[in-house]
Formats: sequence, C-alpha cells, structure tokens
Amino acid sequence: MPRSASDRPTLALVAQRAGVSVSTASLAFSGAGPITSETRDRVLAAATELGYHGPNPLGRQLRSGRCGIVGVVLGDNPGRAFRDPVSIRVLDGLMEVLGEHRLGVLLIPGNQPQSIAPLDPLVASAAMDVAVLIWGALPDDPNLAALGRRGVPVVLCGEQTLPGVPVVRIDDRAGAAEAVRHLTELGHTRIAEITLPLDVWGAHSGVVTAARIAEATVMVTVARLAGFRDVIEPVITWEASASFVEHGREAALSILGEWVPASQRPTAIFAQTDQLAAGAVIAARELGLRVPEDVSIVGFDGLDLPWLSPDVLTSVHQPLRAKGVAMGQAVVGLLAGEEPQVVTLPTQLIEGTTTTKAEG
Amino acid sequence: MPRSASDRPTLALVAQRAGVSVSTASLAFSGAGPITSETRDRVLAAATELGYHGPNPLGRQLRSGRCGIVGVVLGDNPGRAFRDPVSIRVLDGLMEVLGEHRLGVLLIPGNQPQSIAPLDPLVASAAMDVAVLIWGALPDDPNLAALGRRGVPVVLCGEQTLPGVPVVRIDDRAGAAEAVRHLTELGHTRIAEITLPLDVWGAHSGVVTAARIAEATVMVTVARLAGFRDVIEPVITWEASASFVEHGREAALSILGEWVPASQRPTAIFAQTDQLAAGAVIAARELGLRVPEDVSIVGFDGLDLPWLSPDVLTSVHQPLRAKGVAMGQAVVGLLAGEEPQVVTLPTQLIEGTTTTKAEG
DNA sequence: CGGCTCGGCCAAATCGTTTCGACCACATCT
DNA sequence: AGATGTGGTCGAAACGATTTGGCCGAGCCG
Repeated sequence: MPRSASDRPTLALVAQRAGVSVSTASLAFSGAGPITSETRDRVLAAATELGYHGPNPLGRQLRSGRCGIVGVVLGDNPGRAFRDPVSIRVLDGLMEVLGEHRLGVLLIPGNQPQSIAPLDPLVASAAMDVAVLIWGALPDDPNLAALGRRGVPVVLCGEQTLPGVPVVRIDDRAGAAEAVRHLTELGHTRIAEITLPLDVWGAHSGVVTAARIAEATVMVTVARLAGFRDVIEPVITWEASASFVEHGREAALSILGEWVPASQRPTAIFAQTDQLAAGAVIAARELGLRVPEDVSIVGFDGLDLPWLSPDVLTSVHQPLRAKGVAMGQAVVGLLAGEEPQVVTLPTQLIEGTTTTKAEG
Repeated sequence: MPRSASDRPTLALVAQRAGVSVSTASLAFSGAGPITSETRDRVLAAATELGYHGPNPLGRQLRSGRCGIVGVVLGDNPGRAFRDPVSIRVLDGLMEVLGEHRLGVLLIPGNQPQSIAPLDPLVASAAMDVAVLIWGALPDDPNLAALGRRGVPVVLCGEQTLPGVPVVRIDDRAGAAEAVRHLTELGHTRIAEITLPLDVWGAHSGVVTAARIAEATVMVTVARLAGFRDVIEPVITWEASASFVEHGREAALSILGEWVPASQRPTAIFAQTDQLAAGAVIAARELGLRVPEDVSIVGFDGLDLPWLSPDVLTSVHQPLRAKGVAMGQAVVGLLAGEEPQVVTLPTQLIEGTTTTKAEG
C-alpha cells in the first residue's frame, strides 16, 4: 500500500504488469468498450497487487474536461449561511440530486460586503462545472461577473433573472400578501412588519421610514415588502440586521413594549422569516402577552420549530427542499445541454396556533 | 467571450498570439521565474484580447498533483449534519482556515448505515488532497478504509485515534464528569441522563438498561456515559435517537412525567448535548415544572440558544469553532509534511440559569 | 473457398498546464 | 581578451488518464 500520494501506481504500471496496453487497462476500469472478462480480471488482479485503486480523478478530469464539482456560493459568510435553517434545507435537497448524478458540492464563501477582497479566490479559480448562487444574486454581483468571465455556467435562486440562466424561485410577493391577507381576514388592521435587511450590509436595525424602504436593494426583501403593501399598509416596519431569532425578539420587544399604549399596540405581526417570527413569539411571551389572543404572529418559510413548543407558527410554507432539488435538476440540465428555464415553486399559508381573530 | 467551456482559449493560444513560447506565457501568469515586465504585459494583453481568464485549473492540478480541495465527510446524511448546530460551528472554523490557504471544502455525505450502498462515490473517487472526518470515525469505518486505500491523508475529530493520523478532540469524559459533579455539589442525588445514540443506527429510543449501555459503540457517547459514572450512577438513562430538541423534549416528558411520584422524580438532568438539554427545559416548562427550582438541567456543547430565552442553559462549553480551526491547521500541516499530532482542546462548565441547589 | 463483419486489443494523439534543462546574449570580473 | 556569471526565453518532457482509428484473427454467409 502506497504511503504517500507521490508513489501511487499509475494505470500504465498496472497495464505493464498485466501484460496489456494502457488503453486496454483503461477499458477494464471504465467498462466502456469491448473487453474479455478474462483480460479484465487480469488487469484487476494486477491492480490489486500494485495497490492501484481506480484511476486518478485528476487525469480523468483533464481529459474529459469535467471535474464533477458544483460550486455552491453562499451569499454571506458561512457562519451565517449555515446558521440559517433555510439555506440548510435547500442545500440538503441540492446535495441529494447532485449526489445521484455523482456530482460533488464545493462550498464557496460568498462575497463579504464589508471585506476589502471583493472575490473569493475559489470563485476566481477553483475547478467546477457549474456554480449555484444559493442565496440569489445582486444585479451587479461580482461573483456572477467573475463566473461569467470564466465561462462557468450558473444557476440562480431568487428574484433576479438573467437571460440564459436557469432560475429557481418562489413568488415571494404573493406569499407575503397571502400571509397579510390572512391577518386582515381575521379582522386585524394594526399590523406590524418585521423585515429582512434592506441592503446587503445588514448594518442597520430598527424602525425604518418609507424613504428607506423605497431604497431597499435586496430582491427578496423588496418582494415581501411589496406583498405586504398589496394588502394593507403596516403600522410600523422594523428592519432586522439578519434572520435570527434574537433579532426578531428584539424587534417585537420594541414593537409590543409596554410604553406602547394597548389601544395603539399592533394586534398582529408579519415577520418575513420564521426565525424572526419565532423571536417575536418569544418576546410576546416575555412581555406577558398571550399568543395569539393578544397578538397574532405570522412567519414565512414553513420551518419546523420544535423549540417553539407548544406553539406552532402560522407561516407561509415554501418548499425549501424542493427548491434545492429543482436547483440540482437545473444543474444537471445545464450539463446535459438543455435549455435553461425559470421554475417557480408554489407557496402555501399553513395555519398554526399563533394567529386568531382580532379582539372586538 | 467564450460561450461554452469547450471553446475556451488555452495558454498555447495566448502564447502564440503574444509571440512567445508557452512556457513564457505560463511564467507571465504564475509569476514564478524571471520575466521582463514588457513580455508579461504583451502576454496579458493577448490574454484579454482572446478572453483568456487565467490558466485552466484542471491542467494545473494534473501537473501539480494537487487539487486544492479538502473533502469533509459528514458523519450522517447532510440533512441531519446541517441541522446540528455543533457541526455547523466546526465547519465554520474549518472553512476559515482552509480559505486562508486557498483550499476549498468539498461536502461529502457520510455513510448512511441503513443504506445498502456502503460508500459514497465521492469518497471512493473524488479528487481531494485531504479528507476530514468531521463527526469522528468508527473503529471499522468504511470511509476511513476507502480513503486509506486511495492514499488520501485524513484528519479525524473525536475519540478515535490512529497512528499517523492527526486528531482534534476534547476530553468528553472529563467534561461530562464536570457537569455531573456540578450537580452533585449542588446537592443533587437523583440525576437522570439523556444520552446520544449508543450505536450509529440511531433506531432505538427510550429508557435503556445497563446491558445495552455496556454495548455502546459510538465513541463520543461512550466517553460521556463514562464521565457521568465517574461521579455518580444515574437514576435513569434515556437514549435519544438523534441530537435534536424534540428528542430531548420527548425524553424529559417521559422522565419527569406526572406519573412519576414527586418524591422519586429526578431533581436534575444531564443531557449529552445542548439540543437535548434545551428540549428537556421545554418539556419541563410544559409540565409546569420550574427550571431550575424543580429540576436542574445541564447540557453539553455551549451553544448560543436565544430561543430558550429567558433561560440560559448551564452547559459544558467546548470550543467548537476552535475545533474547526484546529482541524484546518491539521490539514495544512499534513499538506506541509509536518508530523501529525493529537490536539486536545479544553472544555469549561459555564453556569446559566438552569441549575440550582437541590431542595431540602 | 473467398470476402465481409465484428469482437478484442493496441498505438498514438490529446487534454492544458508546469517545470527542468538548455541556450543565448549581454554584462562583469580577472 | 577570455572566463564566468546571469537574466530572459524557449523546447520538451512530464502529469495520468481517455478515445479514436487501425490492425488482426475468427466466425459467418454466399
């Protein structure tokens, strides 16, 4: 057994030992092309004798021009992307499909807006057959530009569409509208909003004005903001700096705090993600408010949140795993030379225990 | 700009256009070796004209014998590995170090015990310079065996040590003992235990006997079980089928249920992970028990659990991110030809709000 | 019995880059 | 002036596999 990678036997060595040509030995492993089982056995025997365990992927890759690797660009630093159950679920579905097609997932930290280095070196020069921008792309995304220059095909996720690029999306605007309409149909009129960051920096946090909302650049946020306003105008909008429970809690503590007269207190909150909504539920509990009697709360994503027990969040469910699966299929289609498509997946509001009729 | 990968210009083309040899053109890009700035500029100009954006990584890889990729083998299916905040944090630290050294992370679904296919094809044949078994290895791990045959160096995480293989670990046994000792020092004597799965299948769930405990095969579990028993014998041991909140909740509902006479009810629980412990806190709340007055709960890992608010879990903190960092450094060291080491990181019990003195 | 087909094997070209050694011109030292 | 560098460039040989086209012999059909 070879100690290090340097003294690994090559196919040529195996062929020599088996008394056949290199091409025949290759055939014995790949299985393509006609070969006597006797010959194959001789090659395989020679291989085991020499400790040769299959062809070196590097050589194969160079020849075939493919490396079997799909780069997955995380939209933010990995610490955040991974803490977000949403991307986790998507990644899960994606890996399933890619695994079936013997494609590997290369994790690529996305561009970090505050960083000086605009581009991860992996984006610029790692070997990959396709890249997936799992968190959506900005209109002038540097990753997208770099991958385009390199000639790496891309699959996108989210609102942004580009000619010749497959996109997997949901109707964020309609989903948000459905959530808010659910609340208005229950009789709520004073509805607060907890929104995702309006820009990629995520530096701001707190109540925001209409002016700032009009300048929002993150496409997902923009769509969900618009969906809310398709139904009714929020009484207050609170911008979170990221989609974590603690931010939702902080927002709701402020929105529902005791300094707000009960008569003016929002009777419902729509949070743009389940994490934020869950934070709001926790905040309401801490403030001694009953959910949903005193305040109804709706989220977006449809995560399974066992730790919110005994509450079950009312939420706009999106098929996260299916999203990943669809992206995987888009990757496979791209490699097969199919025409890129825009796939829109359905969302569905599912009632939990955190919404009920407005009092009075 | 080239439309597809097939008609991408090569270094030879660029060299020809610039009127220099291929080797000189290579020098112009790599920067290694002497070259006139004038010549380099000519090459670079020719490259931009042709839309050549740096050397093809595949060719470079074949030549250098390295592909700049580290395979990260997830111990279970990715859906689970990613749901577990523990591996996420470790992965985060790992990616940071590897990123600094321009190494990419290739995600590899681990062996799925219930599956017929014993080995992921990526383990068997993906190109990688090193593999990291992030969830530790079994004594007879098929991944480990396959990687060994292929000559891929390995970095391990956890209790299992192997000659010539770098390992990053914590002292699980001592950590568990510290947690339980904390409870006994507070006067607790009836202490229940919620344990991680005893075997890799994770099919069993419920109260377990001493006989089954003696047959535990997962090293981490074994170590934490032993740590408990270094201090005191648990009054009851409940095996969870995975490290999720809902399993901890289920366990605690059973352990603390109203059918248990208050005089015999455990006054404290040590759960082998924070997720399980958090589930226990939630269960206690649902049962109307006060934490910590009626029941003290200790976890293991030291996760930040904002959704457990207002409680803060008492827990044995392990440096998760540092674990990833150490594994990254082990990878880099391995590639640099350094001697493999076993690194043991410290753990520390940090008191939250979920433990207090036993009553009476 | 001759021509044709076809299965099984091989030689050689190819993928795109890096790197080693050779080479040349020019400057420097003795 | 001749010997000794030396900076800049080039040719050619790896790196390890796949794949195309060709060759040879055996079987089949007419």
